[in-house]
Amino acid sequence: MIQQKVQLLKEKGIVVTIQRMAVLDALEEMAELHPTVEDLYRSLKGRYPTFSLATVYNTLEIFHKMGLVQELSFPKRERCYDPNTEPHPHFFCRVCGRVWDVGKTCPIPECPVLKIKNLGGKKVEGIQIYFYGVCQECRNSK
Amino acid sequence: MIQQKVQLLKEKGIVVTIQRMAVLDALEEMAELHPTVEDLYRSLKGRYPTFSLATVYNTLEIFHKMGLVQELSFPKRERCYDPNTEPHPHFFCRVCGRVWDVGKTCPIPECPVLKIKNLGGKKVEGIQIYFYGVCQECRNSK
DNA sequence: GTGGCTGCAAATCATTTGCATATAC
DNA sequence: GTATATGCAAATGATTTGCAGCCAC
Repeated sequence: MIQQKVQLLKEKGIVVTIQRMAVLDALEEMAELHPTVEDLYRSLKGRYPTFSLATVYNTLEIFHKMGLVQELSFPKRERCYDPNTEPHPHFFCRVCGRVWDVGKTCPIPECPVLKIKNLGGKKVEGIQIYFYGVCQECRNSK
Repeated sequence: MIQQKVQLLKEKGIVVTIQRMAVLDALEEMAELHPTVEDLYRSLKGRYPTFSLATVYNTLEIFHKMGLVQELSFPKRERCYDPNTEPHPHFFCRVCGRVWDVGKTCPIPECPVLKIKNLGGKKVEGIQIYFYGVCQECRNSK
């Protein structure tokens, strides 16, 4: 499985380093959480005490550019990452700040827009669908 | 038309001040641009030299909470605002940073997801569909 | 060997906060 | 008159940058 990751990075033309492998691992472990840079840094710093925050930023930037992760952005919240690069909607709870994948547990109608590659001359490289609101848990506990 | 705006704020239960009227005006004028806080502040500061940046932030926050504007968020870019509160997709050019409304000039398939109010217990209060890519102008000029 | 990464610290940028004064109602 | 908004400046928080030393290829 380490070999798989080495392979993956090489395919994408990304120089293989220990740090980049470690970020891949951390992303995989925390995928459900949709980790922020800080989440990843905290975890990586625990295992590798000299791990640098700048390296986390650099690594995620190159992973994103090379299509290994999706980058999610919400108002009033740090951005976060999803190693599942298949386009799919996300839900953001404005109370607890958590982010969920939408579509698996709560099915939604087909989204033909997710297939769009071109908008009247504008080249589409990525698409995000965001739902904002309050999750069940936060609705109950108020 | 000033009366209309006074009316609008009162209906929403927002205290009417000169600054808030001015922000409404500026938003309307710059709607196409999808102005950032800085865009609005620059324009307002020109007309009212003591206008405060914090007031722009405060005003937009309350306008957003009361449903007078949509708030748009993109990675590596200041957030920006759209006074058109009808849910509709946006396109963001990663080269020039401009934001467009999608749907008018470049028609897209119906998006049934824009009608969703509930996702398995999660209350949906807002929805955004974002397209990321490169606009025609930026594709040509490289 | 060399170009590309990493770690560290400092710098930058957007956004928020605290508080005294001013304004809406 | 009182609650609420404003302006200013300082604080915060996230992200970026510069650069010397290190590592992958």
